[in-house]
Amino acid sequence: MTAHEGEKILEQTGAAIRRQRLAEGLGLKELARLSGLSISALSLIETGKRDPRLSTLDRIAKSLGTKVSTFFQDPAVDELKAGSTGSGYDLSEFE
Amino acid sequence: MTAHEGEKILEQTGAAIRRQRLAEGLGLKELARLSGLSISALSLIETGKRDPRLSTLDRIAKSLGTKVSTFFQDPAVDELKAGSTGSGYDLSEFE
DNA sequence: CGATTTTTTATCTTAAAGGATAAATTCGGT
DNA sequence: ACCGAATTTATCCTTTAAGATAAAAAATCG
Repeated sequence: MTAHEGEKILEQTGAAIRRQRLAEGLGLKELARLSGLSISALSLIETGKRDPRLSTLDRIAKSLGTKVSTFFQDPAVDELKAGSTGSGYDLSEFE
Repeated sequence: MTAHEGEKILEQTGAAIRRQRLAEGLGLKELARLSGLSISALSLIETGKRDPRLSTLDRIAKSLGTKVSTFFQDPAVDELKAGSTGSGYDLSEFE
């Protein structure tokens, strides 16, 4: 990461990971044990201060019993979950 | 990545990136110019031989006019879209 | 086929991820 | 406020992502 790039996505993804972890009532220590990552690495990732590798995100996701995709808040998924309108989901357009 | 971990997700994500790039009729050269990544880095990522950072995935996604989440084909979403039985995936973990 | 273009692979260098550890800070509970 | 637990931050070390470049291999086209 070169100073400012990817800032938002690091923070957003870190926050999503933290939400999921807390939702499962886990501490960093437990997640560290489950994922094999260090507590400090997890802390940095969750606070958006580190730029994790894809395999790292995958290890975290698997440890939390979820998939990497859930860390990227996808409005379409929320709509689907809510059993929404049912009308066409246009997944080909983004913002 | 330590030998075998995250193997599948690297290949799957790389393939998704390649699909999206080709769908837009771009070559590695063009995507390299758009994203600021080198052609070799993109080739390695698309063929699942490199473990990209989150910010790298984000740069690629933005260059392709999409979001990182689209690189993770979410079976749950596909099933929901198709209105399937949902056999196999537990969506309650997303509530 | 031969020539051009695209993609892959290799090598080298720099910067950053991630582990280990410890210290500092913050948060809860009593 | 105190104490203990959880989290953050810092330092040191090893590994690896990513840039640059070149060369090899594949695909595309005449």
